[in-house]
Amino acid sequence: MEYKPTIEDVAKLANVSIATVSRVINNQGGVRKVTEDRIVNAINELGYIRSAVARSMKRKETNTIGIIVPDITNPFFPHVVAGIEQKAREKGYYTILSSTNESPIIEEEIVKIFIERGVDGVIITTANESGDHIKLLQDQGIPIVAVDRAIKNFEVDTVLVDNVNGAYQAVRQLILQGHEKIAIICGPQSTTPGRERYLGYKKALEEYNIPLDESLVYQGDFMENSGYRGALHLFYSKVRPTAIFSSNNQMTIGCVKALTELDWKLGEEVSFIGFDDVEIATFIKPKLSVVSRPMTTIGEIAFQLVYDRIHFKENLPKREYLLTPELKIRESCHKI
Amino acid sequence: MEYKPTIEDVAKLANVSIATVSRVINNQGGVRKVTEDRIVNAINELGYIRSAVARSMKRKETNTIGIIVPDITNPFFPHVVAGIEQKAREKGYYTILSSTNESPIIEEEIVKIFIERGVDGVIITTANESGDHIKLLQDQGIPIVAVDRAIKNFEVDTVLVDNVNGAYQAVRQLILQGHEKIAIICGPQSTTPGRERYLGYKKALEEYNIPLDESLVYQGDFMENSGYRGALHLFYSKVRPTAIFSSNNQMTIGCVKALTELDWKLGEEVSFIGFDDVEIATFIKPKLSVVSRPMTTIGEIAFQLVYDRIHFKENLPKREYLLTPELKIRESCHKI
DNA sequence: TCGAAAAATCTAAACGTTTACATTTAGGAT
DNA sequence: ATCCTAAATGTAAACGTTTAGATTTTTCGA
Repeated sequence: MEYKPTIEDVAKLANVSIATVSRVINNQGGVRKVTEDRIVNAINELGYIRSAVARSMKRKETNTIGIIVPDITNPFFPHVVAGIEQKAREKGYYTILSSTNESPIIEEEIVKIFIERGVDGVIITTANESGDHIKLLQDQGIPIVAVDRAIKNFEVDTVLVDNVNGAYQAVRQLILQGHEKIAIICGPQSTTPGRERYLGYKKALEEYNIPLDESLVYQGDFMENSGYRGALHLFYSKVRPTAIFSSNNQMTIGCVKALTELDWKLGEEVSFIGFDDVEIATFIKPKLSVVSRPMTTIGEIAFQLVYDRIHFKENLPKREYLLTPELKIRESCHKI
Repeated sequence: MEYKPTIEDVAKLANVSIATVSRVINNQGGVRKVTEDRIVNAINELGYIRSAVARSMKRKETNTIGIIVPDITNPFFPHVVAGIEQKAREKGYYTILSSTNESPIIEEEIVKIFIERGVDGVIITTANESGDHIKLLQDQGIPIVAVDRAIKNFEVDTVLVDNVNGAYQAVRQLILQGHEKIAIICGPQSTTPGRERYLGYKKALEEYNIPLDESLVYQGDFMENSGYRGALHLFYSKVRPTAIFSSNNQMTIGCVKALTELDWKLGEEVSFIGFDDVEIATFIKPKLSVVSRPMTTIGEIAFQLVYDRIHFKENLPKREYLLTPELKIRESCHKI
C-alpha cells in the first residue's frame, strides 16, 4: 500500500466534496449523520491518514513545541521532559527535542531549525543566559519559556526553582545541628543557579551570625570532577569543615567519591547535603540528605506556560514561577 | 516583525523569479554570481527563513525521524538518544521523541501521530514485541529500526546487544573464580532480553558442567523491587548462593539495597555481577562489576540504519547488528 | 403544496515551496 | 553584425489541506 490516499480519494469514494470530508475529520459538525458514516467508512476502507504537514501549511501552526536542553544525559532533564510530554500529549501537542551539549553555537543552530520547522513554542534551558540568540524566536513571535535558567536580555516566561531558598534551607539545617565550619562547593558564578545557591549559603550564615570563611568556599563548575577536587581541597585545608553543602548533583557524586577514598566518615566526621536528588542518595550508607526539585512538575508548568501563550498571544504579562525545593533529610547529617 | 517574508518577497526585492531564489536557497548552482549576491542580500535584508513545512509538502519528506522509547527516565535511553541525535544532526535530520511508559496503547497512538507527521523513519524500542501495531508504519513504507528489543512479526533492521554472550561472560567469570552456587535474578521470560540473559547463564553453567539448580533461579520483572525481593529470597533459600547475576540495572539496584540491609557482605560473602552499568556501581564499596553496553554507539548505528534505508529504499536486506557487551570487572567478585 | 429559513454541501482559492519545462540572455564563432 | 549554443532565468503546476462564501438541499409552518 505504498500509495497514500488523500482527502480527495476519500471524497471521491464517499461521493462528497473534500470540504465535507475535512469537516468530519476535524469534527466541526454540520454534517448529516448518514454522510458522516459514508465518509468514515471511506476513510477506513482506504486507510486514510491526514497529512499533518499539509494541515500545518494551511493552518500556519504545527502543534509542535521545541525543547532545548543542555545535556540530555543529565538525569534532571529527562524528568522535566517527561512532564512536558505528558501535558503536551493531553493537549494534542508534540515535542521535538534537542540537546546542545552546553554549546551556544549548537543552540543557535537549533533555534534556527526550530523556526524553519515552525514550532509553535519553545521551552529552553539555555546554554547562554544572555539570550541574544533567542531574539530570533521573539522576532518571529514564537512564545518562549525558560526553564531552570533565566534569560537576561528578554522578557520571557520562566519557571525556576528557588535556589536561594533551597540552599538556605540546607545550610540552616546544618547550622541548627550545631555546625559552624560549613563549606560550600559552588557552581560557576556566571550561571544563575551557581550564583543563587551561593547566595542562599551566605544568607543562612549571616542570619545565624556565622562569619563567612573564604577558605571554606570552593569554586566548582557543576561537573563531577570539581566536586571530587573540592572535597579533597576541603579535607586538607587549614580549617577542616564539619559539614559540606554541594551545589549540584554531579558535584555531589564527585564529592562522595572523594569522601570514600579519604575515609572521611560521612555523617560522623562530616555532614553533607547536596542540591538535587541523585540516584545514589539512598544507596550509600549513610543515606544522603538532599535538596530536591519537583522535576516533573517543572515540565508540566513549563508546558502550561507556552500553551497559554500560544493561545492567548495578547496581553499576557510576563509570568515567573518560582518553585520551592524540598529539603529531604536522610542520614548524612549529624549533630555536633 | 510579525510578518513572515516568503520566497516571493525575496524574489520581488531581488528582482528575480521565485525559481531562481529557490535555486540559491538550495544551492543547486546555475545562478550567476551577481544574481546570487542580489538574492542573498534580499534574504538578509528581509530576514527570510524558509518554511520547512512548505518544503516538506512539496518534497514529501520531512527530514525527521521519530524515536519511540518505553521510558525516557531510564538512563539507558537518553544515552541512546544522544547517539541518534548526534548522527542525525550531522546529516540534517531532526528527531521527534516520545515515551510510551511501556504502554502498547500509547505506543500505537504515537505511531499514528508519527505517520500523520510524515516522519521519514522510526527508531523504536517497542513496548510490545509482537509488533502488530508497527504494521501501519510498514504499510506506509516508513523505514523502521528496532533497538534493544526485537520485533517478531516483521522484518525490520535491528540493533541489539548480545545478551546471551553478555550474561555468559559474566557467569563464566564467576565460575572461573571458583563459584558453583551461582544464582540469577531473571527478567521476564516474555521479553527477549529477559530470555536471552537467562540463556547465557545456562550456557555458562552447562559448559563448565555445573548442574542448574532451580532454587537459584529467581523470576524478576526488571523492576527494582523484584531485585530486592530476589536477593532476600536467595539469602534465605536452602542453598545460599555464593554469587549472584542480576539481569538488569533496576534489579541490580534493588538487589544491592537488600544486600546492604541483610548485611550480606558484597565481595566477601557473595560475589555480584549485574547486566548494564549503573551510576551507583563505582560508588558503593566494593565497586560493582557489570556487563556494560555501548549505549551511544547503539544510537549511532540505529540512525545509520534508518538513514540507509531512507536513501536506498530498494534491495537492502534485513540487517541485524549484534553488539557485544563488555564485562567490566570491578570489585564485587571474590575468589573462592 | 409552497416558500422561506436553516442546514448541508460544494467550489475554489490559498498556504509557501520545488521543479519540469519554456523562454530569454550572454557570448563566442563566423 | 549574425547566428548558434549553452547558460541563466522565468512560468506555472503541483503538493494536501482548510475555509470563506456560494449554492443546493432539507425542513417545516402556513
